[in-house]
Amino acid sequence: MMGSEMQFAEGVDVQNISLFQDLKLKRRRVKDLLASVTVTNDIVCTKSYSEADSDRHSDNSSESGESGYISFASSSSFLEKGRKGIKENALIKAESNALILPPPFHGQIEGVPNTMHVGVAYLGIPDGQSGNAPNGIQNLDTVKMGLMPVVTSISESIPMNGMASIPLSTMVGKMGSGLQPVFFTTMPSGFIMTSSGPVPVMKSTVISNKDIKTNEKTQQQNVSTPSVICRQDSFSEEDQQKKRELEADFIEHYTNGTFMYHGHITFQPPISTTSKSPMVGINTEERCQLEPMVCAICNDKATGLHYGIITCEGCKGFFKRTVQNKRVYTCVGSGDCEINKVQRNRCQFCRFKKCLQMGMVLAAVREDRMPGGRNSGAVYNLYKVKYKKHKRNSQSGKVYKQKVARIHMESSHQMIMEPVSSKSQTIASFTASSASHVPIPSCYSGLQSSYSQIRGRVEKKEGLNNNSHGLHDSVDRHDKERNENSSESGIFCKVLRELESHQCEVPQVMDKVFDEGTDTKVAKSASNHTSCQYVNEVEIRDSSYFEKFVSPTHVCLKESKTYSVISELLHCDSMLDIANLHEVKNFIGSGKAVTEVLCRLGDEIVMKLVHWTKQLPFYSELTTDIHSQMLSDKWHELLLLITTAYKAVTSSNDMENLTYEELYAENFTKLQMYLNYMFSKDFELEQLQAEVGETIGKITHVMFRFIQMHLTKEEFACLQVILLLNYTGATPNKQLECVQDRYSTALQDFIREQFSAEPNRYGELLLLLPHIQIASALLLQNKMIYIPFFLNA
DNA sequence: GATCAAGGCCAT
DNA sequence: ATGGCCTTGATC
Repeated sequence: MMGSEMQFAEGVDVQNISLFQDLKLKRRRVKDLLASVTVTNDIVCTKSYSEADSDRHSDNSSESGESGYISFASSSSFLEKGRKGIKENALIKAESNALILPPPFHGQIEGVPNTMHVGVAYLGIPDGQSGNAPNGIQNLDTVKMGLMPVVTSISESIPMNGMASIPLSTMVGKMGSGLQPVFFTTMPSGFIMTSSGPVPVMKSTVISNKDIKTNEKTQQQNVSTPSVICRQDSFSEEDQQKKRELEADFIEHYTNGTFMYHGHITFQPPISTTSKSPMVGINTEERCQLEPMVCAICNDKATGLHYGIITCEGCKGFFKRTVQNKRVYTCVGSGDCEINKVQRNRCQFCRFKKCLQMGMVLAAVREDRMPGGRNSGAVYNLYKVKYKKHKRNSQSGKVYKQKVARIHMESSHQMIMEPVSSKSQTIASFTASSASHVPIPSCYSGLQSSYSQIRGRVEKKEGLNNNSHGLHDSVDRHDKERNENSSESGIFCKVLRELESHQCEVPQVMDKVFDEGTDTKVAKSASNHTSCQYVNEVEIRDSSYFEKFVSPTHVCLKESKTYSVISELLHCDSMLDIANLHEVKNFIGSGKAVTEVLCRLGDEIVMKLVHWTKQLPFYSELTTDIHSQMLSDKWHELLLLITTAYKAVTSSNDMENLTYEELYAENFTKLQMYLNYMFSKDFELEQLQAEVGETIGKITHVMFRFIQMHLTKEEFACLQVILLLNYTGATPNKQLECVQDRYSTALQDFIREQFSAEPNRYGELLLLLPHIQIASALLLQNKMIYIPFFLNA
């Protein structure tokens, strides 16, 4: 059982990476976090997610608590369980200064081979032992190669051909000059998987080296990344080379043992009907209706989409088990075994290879083993695997349906996800490419139409009619595209509709709200306002909306002091921390993979949001369920609110003269710089403009308005809560409504007091929230949610 | 409530 | 280890 602690200072527990990687946070996961995070003054600690998860799942047979997790961290164990007498979980850990053996030693040992060597081989003879081979070292005929087995823990099970077992620790320090250690295991039938190269050519073997990594230590020792040595049978060297090139990416994934997904080649999946189907002249759709689904891997009867493609139950289970248990297979043939229904179990290596080639998505196998639900499209989009939804025809109550799924890949032979170093990386290969056709959540539609009317009035007054950057254009477009009978349950909708329907300004003549005598700047001008005048106004209007969201006399607030409500919020852990992620700068240039960096940043943000949520004054007033629902729905909106508000809240007045264009340019340049860093590529201005220009425009618009309006930290604190509480998914909940009222009223009262010259301010601030919602929805759906990280940096 | 795609169970 | 069937839970 792993129990690593989460420490904010050090980023996020790797076990939690999936939280952000999934992009759409799962409520239950957030709920777990909410339950596990304890807030004590400044210290936040939690159970590791894996532990929390284990508590929930009864099948806890996983090795070291790792099974089922695609960990971004490399494991210190290098030999996992084999079978038939090989001790499970035979971990051989190097001592502190010892060599850490890389992945091949993660490999599952298939059967007990007649001769099997697991060990360290090196060229030459260890220092001080020249000419006098020590026990356990063999000299091979073809090369001067010593073998030093290190698998003492399984030596009983494996005939070592006379080699003595020598603990790894004895090897350490013996890697003197001139030695070129290679780590390998030999597999049955002449196959060797090795972690390093160059490797001397052994009898009947051909060595494939790839990707010489330039780790200082390994470079010194001339050790490179995992390689696969395949037996050469009837293949020419040229054929082998071709084959290796084709499979390079697969092998990269396959042998690196940590199961960190680097990418793979996907072929255009076969349209199962094309070669065999007699249905000439039948259009695709009809054909789809008539033919049974077949497994893209083995042609067996498919049961639906599994991990991104149509497969049978067998291949689904096989893929799941392989990924969950981090199995590594070898092929006793030449790595191109045919996979069909009859033969699929003959070669796991080739079966799994085909799974990857056909586009099965590793990330769709959940690290947390959470059952149920569906993976968000993000999981698949991340790997650019697209598929059309296929409607199934029900037949005799059976699951098996009569439609061939069409799996749509971006293109054949496409790198699904490339290593950081790849120069061919585009933003869109990590993000999604198209910003168009972004469905805006239905809950926005009501407020869109209402606020667009108010907008004209507001903009006319404020001279803000800059629609050259697409925000208003798109808003108007969305207005047209959407029908009117949409959800109107959002707090914005209610307030805005009320404002509209009454053609009113936010009441201006309000008396002072705050008690006198308090020592704050705000409270100094406060009074014992009970707002009789206002109450009357509300009563006359007889509006339930207004009563609920605008009236300061709502039962929850009747006797409270507005400022104390806001003050409580200000005492929460400042969310602005998120806007200033020191981690961004630390990670950039750290050599870590882009995905890892972004996931860590994302997880850090998620955890800060969880932390913040738990500190909220009303946390105990609502159930954890509601909190987790709100947080999983709103986290990306909160992130963008923080990003857009940061400058306004923290900067002095010297920002005042900043024009929209200057702010846009600043954001754009910053983003370009970080993207160049992160993706090790110089993005062209035009490319960036095309891909993120509109989005940056939207973000800049809100940022610009906040700066112009001199958004205060009090308002910001309220907006955060209002945004969070603008959760429309729950069934009507009086407690939730009560809390919603409290903070919308508090903000309104605060503004009335502090900005009496700006009667529209409250409405204007609320009007910016839909913009944030739309922009963050765009970011999320286009897989660009990391953009705020950079704008904050 | 139905659907669908995850994970789990367990006979083989 | 496999794969058919079941349960689960997010989404439609």
